[in-house]
Amino acid sequence: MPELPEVEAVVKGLQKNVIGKKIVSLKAKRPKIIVGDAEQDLGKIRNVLRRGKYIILEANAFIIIHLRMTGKLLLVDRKIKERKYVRAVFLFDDDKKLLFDDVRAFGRIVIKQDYQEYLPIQKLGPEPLFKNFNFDYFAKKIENRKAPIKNILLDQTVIAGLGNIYTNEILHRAQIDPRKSANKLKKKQLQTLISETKNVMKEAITAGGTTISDFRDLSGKSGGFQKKLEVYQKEFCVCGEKITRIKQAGRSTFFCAKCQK
DNA sequence: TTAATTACCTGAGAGC
DNA sequence: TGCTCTCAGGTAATTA
Repeated sequence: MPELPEVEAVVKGLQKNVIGKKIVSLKAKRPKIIVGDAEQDLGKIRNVLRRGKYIILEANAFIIIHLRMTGKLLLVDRKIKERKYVRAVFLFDDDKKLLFDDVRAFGRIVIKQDYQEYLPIQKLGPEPLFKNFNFDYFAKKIENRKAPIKNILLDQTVIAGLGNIYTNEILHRAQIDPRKSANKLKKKQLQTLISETKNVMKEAITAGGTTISDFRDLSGKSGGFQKKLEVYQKEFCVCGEKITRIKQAGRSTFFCAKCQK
């Protein structure tokens, strides 16, 4: 499931391989996958950006892609036969095509004249690795939030790009109980949480993301961060304690009741 | 305003 | 073998 580091790996691949290519056509293979006018002359891809978990292709219009759960972008030869989970196809003016492959069909492609007019992007919080994600910002943002800190970290309007895997890992490294109300965190815990968020993101980006079952980069390669996971889908903590598994915000939370307070 | 729940999706695996 | 049920989770919409 692509979170910020996985999306970053895809964006780097796109920057290297599709900038300068002209989009001849963009076709959806099933309804509702593409939102906006895909019939217009999209022209050449001038740049590829990332904001949170959104991939943004800058051409004559902005093509905003969200991979959601199982989405993948694969750059292949035009003659390659597409498997049944390909939901949309970008044809280029050379011998390549870009496949939007998504088993669960949750992913979306949105076309806008300006990506900044797209409301979900407007509402995104700061990037975790930017300077504006800092103690002052975060403390103010959560001062009245009673929801569990895990849920707050998943809130894209508070911080952009975190998903279930990394929030589990970040809270374990920061030794914070995921059930703890956000406004009950002590100053020191908040500082640790911010620095571990940045550390985990940096390490995961360097490793090319995390592959649990689906994630692949542009060339179909897996990430490497899954080897560094300490709690997500684990039986035991490094301290020897059995990992506790609960449900929060409809998702599985893994934590060590001994290390995380 | 905030928090919690549900719909959207389909493959994998468990249980019968 | 084949059926049903549950689970995986990011986001938007809905409800409390």
